[in-house]
Amino acid sequence: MKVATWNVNSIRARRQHVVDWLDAAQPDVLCLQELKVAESDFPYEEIKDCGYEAAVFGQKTYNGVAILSRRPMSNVVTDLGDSEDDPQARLISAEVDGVTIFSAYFPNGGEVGSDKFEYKLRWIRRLREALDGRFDPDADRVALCGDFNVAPFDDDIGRPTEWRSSVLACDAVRDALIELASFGLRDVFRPFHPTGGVFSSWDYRGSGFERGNGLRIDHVYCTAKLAERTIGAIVDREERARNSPSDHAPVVVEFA
DNA sequence: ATGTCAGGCGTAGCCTGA
Repeated sequence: MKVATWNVNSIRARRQHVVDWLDAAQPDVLCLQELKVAESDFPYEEIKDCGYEAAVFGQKTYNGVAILSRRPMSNVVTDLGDSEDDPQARLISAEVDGVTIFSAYFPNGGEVGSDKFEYKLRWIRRLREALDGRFDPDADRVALCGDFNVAPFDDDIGRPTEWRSSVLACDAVRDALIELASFGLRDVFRPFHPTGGVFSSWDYRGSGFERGNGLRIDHVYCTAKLAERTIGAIVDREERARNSPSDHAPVVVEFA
């Protein structure tokens, strides 16, 4: 089973990229983030023509997440299940072949110390509580995929001096991710790239891709039963090198 | 910090968010 996650930075701007990528990469599941469209504007027909069902949680202009799957999806959930009134479309989950797949777009966080930053930390805590309420980490197969907007280690950022104190790599967000993962989730990508320096996102500004100044912030975190079946994990850098790319490249994980 | 994008509004070019 091949599962991928990709922040496409607008499904309308990247529609043809997604279609071409599905045809070439043939994943079983593709999690998308930053659709930037209401559900009514999602290109369901083109995706269906590629052979995929789509579960979509859209929002005009901002955020928006989806799960595309070749196999039937069930139990689609589009919220954190708590009492907070939150209009931001950042999370969707669905069951495919007994595995619960999440497509998550974690808040960016703006600037350290800002309201957006506090929202980011709180959102990650809320996600942990949602997992606690829904799953048994020892028994259930769960894959949390998406743009986490957190680079876990210093070798997950191209220029540590530039990024280390930012909302994407500071201690507070790394600690929040550790606390989230302590539910019973493992980063299944990193063991295949033990020396680091493999990025999934490069800022458009300052020619980040051309200068090797990227970040690994797109992740697949799995419960043990699924994690132990991981047989490969790559970033499709070629997609980032195409014309008019998203600032993120697809991250692809394969399970036995 | 920013040699960049994308969408909204509204129909040019500024604003927001990332």
